Formats: sequence, C-alpha cells, structure tokens
Amino acid sequence: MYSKSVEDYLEAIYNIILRKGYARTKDISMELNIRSPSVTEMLKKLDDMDLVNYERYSGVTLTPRGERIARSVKTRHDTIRKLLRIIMVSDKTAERDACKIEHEISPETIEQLTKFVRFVESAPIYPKWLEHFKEFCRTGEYICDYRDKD
Amino acid sequence: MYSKSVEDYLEAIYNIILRKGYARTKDISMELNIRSPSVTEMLKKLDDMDLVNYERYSGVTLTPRGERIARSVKTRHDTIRKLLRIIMVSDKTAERDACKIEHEISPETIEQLTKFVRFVESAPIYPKWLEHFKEFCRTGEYICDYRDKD
DNA sequence: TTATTATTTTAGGTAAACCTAAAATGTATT
DNA sequence: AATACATTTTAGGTTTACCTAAAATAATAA
Repeated sequence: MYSKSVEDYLEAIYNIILRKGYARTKDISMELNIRSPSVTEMLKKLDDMDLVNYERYSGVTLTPRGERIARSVKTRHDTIRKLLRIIMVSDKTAERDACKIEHEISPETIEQLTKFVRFVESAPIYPKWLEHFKEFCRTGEYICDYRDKD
Repeated sequence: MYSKSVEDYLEAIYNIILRKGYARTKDISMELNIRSPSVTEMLKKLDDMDLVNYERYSGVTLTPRGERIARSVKTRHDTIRKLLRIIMVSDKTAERDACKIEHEISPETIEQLTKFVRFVESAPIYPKWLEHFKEFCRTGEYICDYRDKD
C-alpha cells in the first residue's frame, strides 16, 4: 500500500495535468500547500518507485502505474464526497473530509460505498426516504408511512 | 486538535479501563500493537498534556479532559461503524475502517452521520429502502414503487 | 530472603515527511 | 548578450512516532 502522502501527490499531479496539460514543481506545491523543496524531494521518491517520470527542472508526468493509482484515489474521493452530500454535509466540508477519508478506506468499504451512491443516484425521482431524512434533520422526527401500505 | 496517535492511546486506555478497571503499559502495548518503550514515551507526553495521570511503574488513568476526548473518539468510532454496517460492510471491515476514519472526520460530518444513523435506527421497522438497497447490492437492479402511490 | 521471571523504563536509533536558507538553473527583458 | 526575476534544487534541520537492546524495577516462587 502507498502512503497518504504518495497518494496525495499522485492525485494532485493527475488533477493538474487534467486541467493544464502538464505539472511542475510549483503547481504541485500550490495545489498541496507544501513548499517546493519538499515537492522536489517527493518527486524523486515517486520516480524511484516508478510512479512518475521526473526530469530535473522540467516537470513530471505520471507513469501508467502512477496514473492507475491516481485515478483510483480520485474515484474514492468522489465516492466519499457523494456519500457525504447524500447525508447532507455541506459541499465544502464534504470536499475537505473526502480528502482525508480517501486514504483510510478499505476496498470492501469502497465497494459498498460505490453501490450505495449508485443506488441513490439511480433512483428515478428524489427518494422519499431522503425527503424523510431531510425532515428528520430539521425536526428530529421520524416520518413513517408504512401503515398506509397494508 | 490532537494527533491520531494521541486519540488512539486515549481511546485504548479508556477501553482497557472499562473492561478491567485499570490500564498498564503492557495492556496498551497489546491493545495498540505498539512496543512498550513507545507506550512509555507517549504516556509521558500525554501526562504533560494533562490528558492522563501517569506514575512510573504503576499504570495510567485518564484525566477529565482525557476522558472527555476518549469518549468523543469512541462515539465517532461507533457512529462510523454503524454507518458502514448500514451500507452492508462486513462487521470486521466496518470495525477496522472505523478505527482509521474516526481521526479524519470533521464535526459537521460527524453530526450528519449521527443524524443519519439515528434516522435509520429510529425506524419502527426495517426500512423498505434498505431492503431495496440490499436487493440492489445483490442484483444491481433498482426496485422502484413510487408509481404505486399516485 | 534470595533467585527467577515479567514488566517497565532508559538510551540511543530510524524513517517519513515536512521545513528554511542559500545555491543553481531557467526564462524574459532590455 | 547581459541582467533581472522566477523556479527549482541542494544542504542541512525538525518533529512525530515508531523501533531494539539493555538496564531498572516489581512481582512471584523456591
């Protein structure tokens, strides 16, 4: 398994390349809020691990392995963020917490999380139980209509 | 904020005291799978921070502050574990993942998580939508009966 | 009480991931 | 081409939280 730090760098590099085509030390430094000497140091390590291609004074690209990992971290991130949004966590907090939780979650949990998010997303209308949860959040009262059905 | 490590020690000490009345270096060492010299070292730090009362060669107890924190970590832990159980993560994985996620979660998220768990638990019968989620997990098919209602 | 065993602590490392200050390199301007 | 400015790297620290080996203390048994 890779460290949080490694995962963060790969994810950052991936995102930077997505939006501007290439990634340099300074971009990564800004994205992660880490000083450039630390970034340089890590880029060397990532290069040794065959996760990035690093050339002094140029920039970095991801190797296939690096990109595979970056993608998987990003997917985890998005899944967690969506789950948090479903349970009514604010956008900002959902984003911030996803950044941290993404490193701490087992494959099994990610699988279930993915299913759950898909389950909610695949509902043709906004699910009633989520309306009920919203209401529960406001009032603390559980709305129950199971009696209507039999 | 306290480090993961600090939170883990406090939680461990709390749990050990709960089940056997007192906590010693070796107990903590076994609980956390950390060698005793490391435990001794941390106990001194925790004592300096006024989170435990530590006496060489005796054991430790939690100060009021330490206990307050331990309780709050434990509560977070349980809430996360319950959430994971709700979305059908196995007991073992839910427990292991809760141990890690408990350190990474903001107050806002914990609040929503708590509400969500309470929402599910306060349902008078096992919620239909959870049956549907179970089914969705098995088959990948979304069961929808909103048309029956109007 | 003395010897043996278990526990705890001290002493002295290590590794990961940061940092600052200063040197090296690259880029842009006149 | 020379100077100025920005970026990147090197060199040398720091902190946190671990570790092992050996010494000190406590608990138990002969």
